[in-house]
Amino acid sequence: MTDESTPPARRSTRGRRAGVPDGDTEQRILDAARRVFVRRGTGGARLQEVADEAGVTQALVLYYFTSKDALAERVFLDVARTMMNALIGRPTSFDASLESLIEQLVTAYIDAVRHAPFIPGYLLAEAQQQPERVERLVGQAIGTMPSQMAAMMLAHVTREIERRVADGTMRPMTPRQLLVNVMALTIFPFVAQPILRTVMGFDEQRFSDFLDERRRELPAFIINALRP
Amino acid sequence: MTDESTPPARRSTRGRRAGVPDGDTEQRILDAARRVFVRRGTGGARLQEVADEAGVTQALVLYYFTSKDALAERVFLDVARTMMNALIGRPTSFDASLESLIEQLVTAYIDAVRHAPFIPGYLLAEAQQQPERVERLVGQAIGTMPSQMAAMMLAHVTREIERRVADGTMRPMTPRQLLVNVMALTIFPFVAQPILRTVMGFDEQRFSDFLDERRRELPAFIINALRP
DNA sequence: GTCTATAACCGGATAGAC
DNA sequence: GTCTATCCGGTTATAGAC
Repeated sequence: MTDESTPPARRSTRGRRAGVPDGDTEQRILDAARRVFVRRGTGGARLQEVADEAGVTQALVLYYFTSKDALAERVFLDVARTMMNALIGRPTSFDASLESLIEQLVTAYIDAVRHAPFIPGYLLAEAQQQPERVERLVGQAIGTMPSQMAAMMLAHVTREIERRVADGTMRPMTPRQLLVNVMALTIFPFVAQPILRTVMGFDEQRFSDFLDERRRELPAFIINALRP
Repeated sequence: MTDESTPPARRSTRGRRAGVPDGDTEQRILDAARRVFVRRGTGGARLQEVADEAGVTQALVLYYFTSKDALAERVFLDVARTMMNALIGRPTSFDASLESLIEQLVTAYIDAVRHAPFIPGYLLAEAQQQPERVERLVGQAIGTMPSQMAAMMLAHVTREIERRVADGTMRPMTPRQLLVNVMALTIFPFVAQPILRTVMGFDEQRFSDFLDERRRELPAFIINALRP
């Protein structure tokens, strides 16, 4: 998070926080862009705000990334990839039992977004308004490591389900529906956070408690639903 | 939907589709605004597009609604209220058994948004970026009929849960978590539609089949998860 | 590479005629 | 009530100095 609540005030000359290198300029701009785009949405993001947060001028942002649209694309791909890795990049996740797999997915996801709660909403909104970005993302991902792991995981889940349905220890359900259910139950509270908090009258702390409770109980809820 | 794919071309004078009254102008503008705001998001919406779709000039849009922000607020409240009514406005819904209540909620919701799939995403994104709008909405709703029905429903669900937990026919679960689960499972597929479709490689028809399957199986999934 | 200055472009808002 | 014309502000994008 790097306390970058830098006020609009321009800084004397190059380098914020004199002497702290803090990565090369391009990276600093990209980091700032990620924060700004995620919190404002692509449409609401302003290059000036990105520049301020990176400690450079707005012109320099375009020097490195040529156009707002190009920067938006870059940020989207970056954020989406980071998220994917956080979810399926963990080593142990894809040869475990169905139960522990579900538990791992749920807890990994909640932990990943808990302190960056705008990310799911950003990704979903962006996907809604720029579906081609999703297609490019998926297209590029094909064959890469995370994508192969996801495919293996899906295959594993499918086998597990078939086995259990066959021996009568699970209700019939397609892997697709199960995975969408898992995603829905974990992701939705973040996307709906502002509405839920208002309707329930929760402050940040109580909502956080609510998420803790969920993190604890969700795996059991799901696994329970699978019994025949 | 009213085939309003009107091209930017200006029409001769007043009234599109000569002779068709089609409701008064203000209403036509509001309808157009609802479509445009929902599909583009508030930030991405352009008054010119609203005007084109309503068959009037951009100036007239502002004549009726004074500012884009005012129009945005009006549209948000409108859409949110419509959605609420579709969900909890049905007469039978709040004295039924827990099972049939869940089934009614799920199917009513899926049927309501099925042919306007951008609505959930619009509402959630808007709530994220303008939380005060949600607060005003909730504030205004207090005491109204739909809000009273919602309160009754919540009370009913709470009683039902307590009864069942007490006699051992249900796992302990707070009504809050249950309701969030129901919402998550029904709403999420719509919000995530572009991503899901791309990742699964579904065209519109197959996605529609996927939703049918969900509509059929989701109630059982949820009810099943409640068993002790 | 980085800045300052400014052009070019929208989009929302206003004025005023009909 | 409705239109045309125009203003004004903000935002992206470019030119050019250092």
